Amino acid sequence: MRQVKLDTFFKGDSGKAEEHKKISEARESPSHVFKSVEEECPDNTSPCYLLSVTYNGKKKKALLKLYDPKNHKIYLWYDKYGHKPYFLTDIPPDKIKQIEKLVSHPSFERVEHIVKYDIIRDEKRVMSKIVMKDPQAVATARNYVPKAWEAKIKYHDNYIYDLGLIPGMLYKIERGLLKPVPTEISAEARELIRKSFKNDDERELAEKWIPLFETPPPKYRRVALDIEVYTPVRNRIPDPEKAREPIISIAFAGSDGFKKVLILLTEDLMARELGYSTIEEENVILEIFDSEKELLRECFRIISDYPVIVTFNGDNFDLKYLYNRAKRLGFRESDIPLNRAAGWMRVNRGIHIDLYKFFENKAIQVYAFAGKYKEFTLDAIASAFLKYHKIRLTALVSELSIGELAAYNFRDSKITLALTMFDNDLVMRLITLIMRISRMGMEDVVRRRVSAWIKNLFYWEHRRRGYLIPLAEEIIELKGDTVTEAVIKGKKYAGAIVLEPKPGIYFNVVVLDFASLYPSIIKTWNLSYETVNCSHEECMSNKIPETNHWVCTKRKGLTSLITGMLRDLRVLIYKRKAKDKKLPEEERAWYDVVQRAIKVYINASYGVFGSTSFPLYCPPAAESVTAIGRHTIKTAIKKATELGLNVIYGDTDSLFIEKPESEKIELLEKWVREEFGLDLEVDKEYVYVAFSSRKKNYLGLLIDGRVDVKGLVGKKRNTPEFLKNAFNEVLEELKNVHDIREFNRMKENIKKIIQEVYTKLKNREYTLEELAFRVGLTKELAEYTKNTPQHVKAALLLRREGIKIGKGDIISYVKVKGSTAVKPVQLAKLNEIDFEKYVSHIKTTFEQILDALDIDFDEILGSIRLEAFFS
DNA sequence: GCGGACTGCTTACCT
DNA sequence: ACAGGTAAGCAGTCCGCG
Repeated sequence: MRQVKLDTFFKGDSGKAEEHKKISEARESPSHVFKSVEEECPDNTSPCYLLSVTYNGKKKKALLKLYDPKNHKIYLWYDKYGHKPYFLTDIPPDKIKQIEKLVSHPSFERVEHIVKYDIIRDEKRVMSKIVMKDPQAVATARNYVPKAWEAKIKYHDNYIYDLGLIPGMLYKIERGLLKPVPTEISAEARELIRKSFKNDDERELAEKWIPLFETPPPKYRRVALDIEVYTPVRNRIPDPEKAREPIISIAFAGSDGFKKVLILLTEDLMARELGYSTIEEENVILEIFDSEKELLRECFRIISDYPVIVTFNGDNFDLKYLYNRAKRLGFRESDIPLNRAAGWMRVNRGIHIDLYKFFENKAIQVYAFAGKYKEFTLDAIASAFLKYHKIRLTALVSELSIGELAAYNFRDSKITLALTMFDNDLVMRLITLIMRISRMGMEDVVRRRVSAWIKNLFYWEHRRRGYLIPLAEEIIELKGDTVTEAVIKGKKYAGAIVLEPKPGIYFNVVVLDFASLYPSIIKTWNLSYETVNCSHEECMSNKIPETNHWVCTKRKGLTSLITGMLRDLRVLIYKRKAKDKKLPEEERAWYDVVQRAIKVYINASYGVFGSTSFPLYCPPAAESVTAIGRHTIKTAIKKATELGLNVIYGDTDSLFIEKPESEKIELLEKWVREEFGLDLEVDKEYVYVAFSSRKKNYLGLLIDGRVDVKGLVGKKRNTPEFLKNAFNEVLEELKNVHDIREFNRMKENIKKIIQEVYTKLKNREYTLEELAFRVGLTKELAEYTKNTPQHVKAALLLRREGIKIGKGDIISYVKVKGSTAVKPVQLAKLNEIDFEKYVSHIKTTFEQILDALDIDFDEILGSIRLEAFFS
């Protein structure tokens, strides 16, 4: 490699010599020598966190990655128990011996007797356990028997279940064997459990779970990585499969303060100014290469040095590109510390977290982060949580100077790292907790959806208890179908109730809601896939309201037990601890993450049973939850009315009550607790609420002065900016209203705001950007076969310009006159705008508020149009 | 040949 | 691939109309 003289590439001289030295030191330091040899876990190590379990095809063994929090290294441990892949079938072992294809299969090892408990039939079953030598053979051999159970579970998951492992928890190696490190439960916690869980089963389970929430998480030593690829033409995204163009820059940001950008010195770069000040401020080390191979080698050395690698879309771009580019440049497989897994990129020794996959997860977005970000781009997510964003480029990356390129590239890696660090490592803590709850390795947790998390916990618990994991078709066959009709065409069963709001302004309104309604129903009604429509004659009279389903009276349902226990831990212990001012700030923050992680889990526990893709799919169970929900809220409304409370609106689990008397509220809460075993609590208090006649559509002023807006067009992501801005101005006005008199004054101001929008629109004072609708593509362009929505039309026009458009992209378009009706912002001109169309959008946006205030939109415009007429 | 009534599709929201 | 319910806008179709 040619050592490039750095000085010649930097503006000015001050301090550069020192940096040069640092770089050389880093290169020669022995601790940074790339080791391809796998290091096995030494005996008697200090406690290590179990991060992942995979299957090693070469050794034909399970491989565990353990993270030592003291020296921040990953140790590898291979199975020492001789655990083998297997599946179950219901024919006896002697009959198995007669299946020639099976017993003569080269991978066939043996067949064993095994007794399992069949949870849906409530009976013991003798099964044959067919043990094979490698996991792939299971996929073949399962077809040789009439019916196979537990035959589609991934080997590494089976290993976790059979050993009862909990990823994210502490283990050590003693005499070569893996041993869990117990976490002490404090006497105080034990007492709390004793008080909170009267039922033995639940208490026993809760005691097993408490350590998962009390064991502190490690500080993961990690590095974020981002690459830039040479792009000759604008709008052409480099193809990571082909990896044709050179990688010109790779940036790293480490949790240990490591900041480095590796740059490939191209002729273009040499010809340009250096522009290097941004990087200087950040104290980033620049390393310049004249050979791309050398650059990749250095990159791989850094990757190998960290236990955890963080990327944003690394599965589909950065790491894939690196891997394929290295192969293209002639690297041997053994010199690349990466390998391709199905649909993702793995780091050989460490763990690769792709944050894009994590943040894209709906359950994370909605429940863990309360919908704080709405688009899944690095920039959008960063601006929801951080104070800085991506550097805006006006040129192509290939046209930048060294300094600009390094600064741009480094910022992305810095943001990526910061997304794992904000709020005290919130994201890493959430990941760790979800690993523990779902018994899933880190790589899987960040890539799989909530249904996979729940499935994994359920399977683990079935295995622990010796329950047979049923086949999906058995559940359907035994439990039957749904009996209710959905309101929405194409849905499988009826959902929740939404009350019809009466338009108007209501002062002094309290919102009561059922705390975690569905999880609570699952708990108190003993709902689970095995208990709904159970096999006992004597349970059939224990009916579920609004259906003809019944629920078991003899056995506790597994879902009911687990969901109920988690719900109780969250409500009775962790929500309280998260708010307990007596605890140190740091501890409170941890418990807040705990209660959020549990929330993600229990909130999805109803939905999965109504999802065909869930392996324990049980429509009657899902339907029973919503049926009981409807019954509960209906009965509660009736009771509230009897008590003299005025219920003005409600949705699923909430009751909006006008001018409530606190004694009556208390009576209602008490009644609900006694009648249903549910907690009704005050969720929100409004100075006033404004309803139009639309459901899921209202606005109100909370007593703490915040304006609460639900469902209105003005706050939708795709609404044009000029409307959103005007809408926000109206909201500002509404903040000043506290009684009916102030309201009337405010009406005039609101009218003025709307008139101004109209005038500005007419005078073409808004930019195209402000007028643009921003609508997302939920699928690839070719998949819109039934019709062509406007954003797709605009996208097609963009594609014609050579711009690559795909699923997940957000299309900005404006409405124009003529038959095309829409144009992407990039191609439109201001004078093409369809004025009338935009006026009707002003109308719908503000009518949602005006209806409540009893103002007529056309009247507002009427006066201004009249003015225009006379002037 | 055209416009209104209608259904269906699509997106973004609420719980 | 957790669920169903609602609002809004547009695409496409059907039907009536001498």
